[in-house]
Amino acid sequence: MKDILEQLKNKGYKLTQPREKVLGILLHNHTALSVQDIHKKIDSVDKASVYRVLNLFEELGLVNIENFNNEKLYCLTRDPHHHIICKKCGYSEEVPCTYEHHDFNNFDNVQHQMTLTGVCNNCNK
Amino acid sequence: MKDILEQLKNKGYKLTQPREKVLGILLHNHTALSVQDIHKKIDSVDKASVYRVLNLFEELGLVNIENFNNEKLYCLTRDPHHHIICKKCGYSEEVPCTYEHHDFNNFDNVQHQMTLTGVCNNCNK
DNA sequence: TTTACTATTGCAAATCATTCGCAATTGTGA
DNA sequence: TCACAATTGCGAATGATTTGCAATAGTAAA
Ligand SMILES: [Mn+2]
Ligand SMILES: [Mn+2]
Ligand SMILES: [Zn+2]
Ligand SMILES: [Zn+2]
Repeated sequence: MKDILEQLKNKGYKLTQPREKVLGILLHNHTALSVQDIHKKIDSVDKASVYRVLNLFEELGLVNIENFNNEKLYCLTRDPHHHIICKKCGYSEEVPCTYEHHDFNNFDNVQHQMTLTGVCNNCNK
Repeated sequence: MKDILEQLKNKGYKLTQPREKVLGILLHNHTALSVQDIHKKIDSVDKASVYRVLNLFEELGLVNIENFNNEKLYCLTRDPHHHIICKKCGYSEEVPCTYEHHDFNNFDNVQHQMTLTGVCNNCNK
């Protein structure tokens, strides 16, 4: 927590309520959270600000993003990992990243985002 | 082409103009196309119908989907592959899929979707 | 071929996620 | 404490995707 807040400050960003609160939620959750999920947990912060904070975190490489059902899901970048999401109920778990980057012809600065989907055993009757 | 059309018919789906035209475009393109991309190439078909056709193709497992800039990109499922997309200009290339599925704890019917992003050498000055 | 029936389409309106403009507020360093 | 720029909240705009419904077009049987 302090780590990342220091990091923000050193780069010239202010330490604001929205930034601290969103960060707090990401720290206490290892699941993939949508903007709406995050916003529900802090109605003191406007949804537009949640978007702005997450966009900043993305620029700074603090979060990784996955897509599911036409919305972005956010999770702090700790050890490289992805998520497996139940397509019936939305339940998600972390999955360590095993992807090894090749040398891509003519592309620089390559990143990847992966989402696994399936049916959790709860939803499997 | 005939292959897939037969397949549709055998499952009880009608062989309609929108379905044939969208399929035609997907067959002639190995890049990842958005609904808007596809729609531009066939203004004789309403955009809502393009969405419906692609949703059907998705259900039937005919296409794989990636996300980029808040929109879905579609490509026919031929050999398993993904795309690497230039985040500056949108140019994309195919990349063979090398991902090996593990055994996921409690999940069945696991699928994955991956998108690579980077900067193409054209955009690299 | 023609008919009859239903799936599918086009169109316009509705949804839903995400972004934006702008005036009011807040964090920071002096 | 002050001054000023960065950031927020709010409401409106945007853009992708979905939906309701009446009109249309495949299909299979007559
Ligand atoms: Mn996680
Ligand atoms: Mn392709
Ligand atoms: Zn489930
Ligand atoms: Zn490029």
